[in-house]
Amino acid sequence: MVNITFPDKTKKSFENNPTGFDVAKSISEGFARNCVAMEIDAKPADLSSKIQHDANVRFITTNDSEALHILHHTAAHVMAQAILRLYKDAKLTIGPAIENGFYYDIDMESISEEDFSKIEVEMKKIVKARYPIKRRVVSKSEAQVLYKDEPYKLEMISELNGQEISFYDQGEFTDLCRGPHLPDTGFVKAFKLTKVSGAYWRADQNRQQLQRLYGTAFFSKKELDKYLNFLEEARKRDHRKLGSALDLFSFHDEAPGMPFFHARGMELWNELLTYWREEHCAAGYVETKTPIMLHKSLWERSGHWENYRENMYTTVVDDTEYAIKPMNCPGGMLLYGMRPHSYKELPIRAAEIGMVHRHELSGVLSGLFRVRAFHQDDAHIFMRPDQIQQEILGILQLVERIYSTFGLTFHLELSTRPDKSIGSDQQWEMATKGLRSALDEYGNDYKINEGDGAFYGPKIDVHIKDAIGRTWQCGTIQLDMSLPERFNLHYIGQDNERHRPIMIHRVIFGSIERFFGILVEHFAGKFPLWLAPVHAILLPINDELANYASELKVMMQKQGLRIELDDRSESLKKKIRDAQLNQIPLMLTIGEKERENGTLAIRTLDGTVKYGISHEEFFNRVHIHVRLRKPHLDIFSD
RNA sequence: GCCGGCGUAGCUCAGUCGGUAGAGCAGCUGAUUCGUAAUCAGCAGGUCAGCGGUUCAAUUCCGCUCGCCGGCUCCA
Repeated sequence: MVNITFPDKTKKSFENNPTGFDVAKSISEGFARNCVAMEIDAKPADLSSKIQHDANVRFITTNDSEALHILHHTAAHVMAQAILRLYKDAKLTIGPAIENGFYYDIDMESISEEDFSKIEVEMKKIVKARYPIKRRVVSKSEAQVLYKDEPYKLEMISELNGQEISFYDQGEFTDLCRGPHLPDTGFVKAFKLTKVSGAYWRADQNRQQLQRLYGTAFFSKKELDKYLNFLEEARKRDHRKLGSALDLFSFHDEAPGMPFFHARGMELWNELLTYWREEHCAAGYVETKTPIMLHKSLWERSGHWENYRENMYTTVVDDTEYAIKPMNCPGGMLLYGMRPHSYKELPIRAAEIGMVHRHELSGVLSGLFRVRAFHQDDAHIFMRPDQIQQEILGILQLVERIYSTFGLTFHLELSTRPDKSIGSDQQWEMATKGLRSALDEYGNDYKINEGDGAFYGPKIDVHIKDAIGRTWQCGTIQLDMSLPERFNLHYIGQDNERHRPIMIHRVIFGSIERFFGILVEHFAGKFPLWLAPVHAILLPINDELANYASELKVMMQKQGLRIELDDRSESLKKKIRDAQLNQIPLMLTIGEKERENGTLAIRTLDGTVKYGISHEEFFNRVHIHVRLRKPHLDIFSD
């Protein structure tokens, strides 16, 4: 007799030891059909598991988010089964569920995406067969016998100490796995293999190169299609495509990983930084600038020479070694250290738009998202210990103001002391407490990543969410207990003694190049007016009106508009189409009526046209939109 | 850096089972003068990424180099 308690506190008693499936069916047949797994006393289990003793049981149905994770894991097994059928010599390693899908690392001949369809066909057969998925527990020695020809699995088993060792069987296939899994392979209704790449066994370059096959799966075709549409939408927004289509930036073989910004890209860039400077000025920051290239001794002192040298560009001048800065902080330390400081001056908030170079591996470069030369919107804040909470709170408020201007939402994550770290327990406690209390005072929820901090201090990371729901880590606020020590920085306290200042590094955009790329994708190239490289374009409907349009252009330039004129002998339709493809927010068609009445006809990117707008109204609306940095494009809404 | 894929006109792409290339768009010239997403015609445009090898002949086959794309963090 076992007594089962459900999440809603209702109870049910069963004779013998029922399986999860028995219990689910006792609720209703329909419910049981939707169940994929369960939790017994908060531990995940298969529906086929027997409930041995009184327990709290929660069923996981296809509506629960965990169900997808289980589905992914089962789909990985289905894929592995299909591959073993098709490639006899393949040796399985690991195959976890990941965000948005799953992968399996397999030691096998190299395959390409062209091989996907035949694997998918085999997977479909396995799904259709609806093989029941059964769990069995074996001893370590039994497992070793079972896997005598599977070197990778043997290695994994040898690392399992104390845990129960379980296998999952479906048809002729069996795999070492913790589970849980779906009741049968028939649940894997909608799946797709997405990519293949190389990966190393145990992520170690010196070990066997494996094939990593990625896939995704859903409980219905509809959800799969939705996900594939999302990928398609992301592809359309790709900043590398839009960057060249909209003439914003480019890359050249002569400087791999180092972007060139075009005139139009620079309009956006400069707007971004003008805004950034306004906000920082208002928040009490000063701006500094330090050299790009500094003497080796500085990098030895900062610790970069020892820890970061592989990523640094170096050069020898007059027999002396220099390094191009990969970070701005050591230069910032020199500025602080050049004269004594009083406790009354603190906090000092020294911002720096610093250009840094980092020699990233060639294979990781990716558009503006991963580059070798970029600018950080850095700031180094020097303060007294009693100012930590207030300063962090101030940064969080600044972060919120800036991101919201772009219509970006964000969440915060706190990373605490890692195993390998410098500084005393007391310092860490004070620093972490400072961050934590600032976060608490700020009020929004935050996630804690235990042990994920930098070796020199705890940090808060800011993750933004873009228009199609993707998240990006941009901002970071890091307490640094190392550099002030290394550079022997101090301030004179009220007690007339020397004290070590607390230092934080923080960025909000992070890499300006990367943030630029994120904005391109976030807005899909349709920038709000204040950021748009070109505000408006004049489109005379015939050549005779070109002169008048040209006068308007000069007049509008004087009003501070970024204005262009399309006076080609093309049809109006053609000019509109081209302006539309260039994502120019405002198209001003100039015809006879506009000249006679001195008004404007304004077409916006959504295709709507407003006639008879006075010049005055047009300028007012544009100026208000630009000045208030409205995040939407429609100048006729407020 | 490693694995796999790719590199043909400014862009998107076709093509050559080895006999030195073709379309659309963009550009230029001319005609057209147009009221809200492509007017028409003509012209021009290429060391087929670079270097080397095989061959009577290489853009094509082979090797190397460079660059780009997808991965290389997710742990049975």
